[in-house]
Amino acid sequence: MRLSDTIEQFIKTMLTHDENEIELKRNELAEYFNCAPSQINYVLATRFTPDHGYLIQSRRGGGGYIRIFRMHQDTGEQLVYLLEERVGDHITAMKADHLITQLRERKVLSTIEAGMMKAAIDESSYTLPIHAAIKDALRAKILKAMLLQIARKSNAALGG
Amino acid sequence: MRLSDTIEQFIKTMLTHDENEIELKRNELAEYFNCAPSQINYVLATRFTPDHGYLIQSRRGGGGYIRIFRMHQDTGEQLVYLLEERVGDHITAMKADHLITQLRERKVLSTIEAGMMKAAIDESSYTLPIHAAIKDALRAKILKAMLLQIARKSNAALGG
DNA sequence: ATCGTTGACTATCTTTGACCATTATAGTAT
DNA sequence: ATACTATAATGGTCAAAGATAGTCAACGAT
Repeated sequence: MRLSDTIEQFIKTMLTHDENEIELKRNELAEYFNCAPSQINYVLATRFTPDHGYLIQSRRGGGGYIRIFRMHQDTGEQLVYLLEERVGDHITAMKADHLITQLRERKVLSTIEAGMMKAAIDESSYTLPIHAAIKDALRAKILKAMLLQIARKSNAALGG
Repeated sequence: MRLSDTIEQFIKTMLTHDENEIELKRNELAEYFNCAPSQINYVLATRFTPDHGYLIQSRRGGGGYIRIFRMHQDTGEQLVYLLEERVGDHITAMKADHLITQLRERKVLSTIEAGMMKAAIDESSYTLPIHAAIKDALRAKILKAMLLQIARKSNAALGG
């Protein structure tokens, strides 16, 4: 098992148990996992970015800390907002993947739905002679169309 | 017996014994068979494609892996038929729409899943400067990838 | 011809360590 | 007390090294 995954899980468990916000000491955590302190930064930089739905605040010096906030859960209406802010006219496979993972973790999508969406945006489906910018534009359109579909169904279910 | 056939059999045996999903290390396998690591890629590319009813996920770097997913036997056969005969390398939005409707009627897909798939293949998402043939190729790839996901996750009986 | 095999080169992901930046606190001079 | 300084206590950055997997073109085998 990768150390970074272990640390990621550890942090996510803390966030689940406690609240939407945790504070930790970089050096303590590094010592706990017996690794270089910068490993903690690596995990944060690769798995707790805004794209993943997290915010980080930190402070150096005596009494320093790292705070991790999980961004607020998106409601159905915010989903539409998401479409413009997070997807827009172009989106890379990686960013789309992060967004879908986030929606899955927040139970906006079922496992199957998330899997389907990831399949639909995965770069391996786009190995065709198309310029990268066009691919990203296409991905954005398809992703939005699918999300809109989800939003409609959700609303329909709520509305009766 | 050709090495590639031996490796193919080895992997299929693993999939039979264990589960419908295995994880392996490219370099370990290559060493076990005393061959070039890229030989493993060759086997995967020629015998474990989506058209054969398999899904591959992989990751590079430390702790990297190759995961292979296989459909249930029955599901797999029907899926291969669907992927090859009904989808193929190119599919128009209209034909794809018909296929999805059929799968929905046979309850292979839920309403939401069918809606998502239709959204993902609808022509309105493809209004970009891409040649029609490329669009149909792309649609085929995306549709296949989504169908494989459905088959993998739900073990749904795909009608034939 | 087509399929199989290899190896050189490339791409990606992880882990570490040296060096940098910031903040708090204790010590010292006035 | 106040100002200044030194030191300790943190966290941040970045580049290098390590660990995997992917690609592709050339060569070999059937």
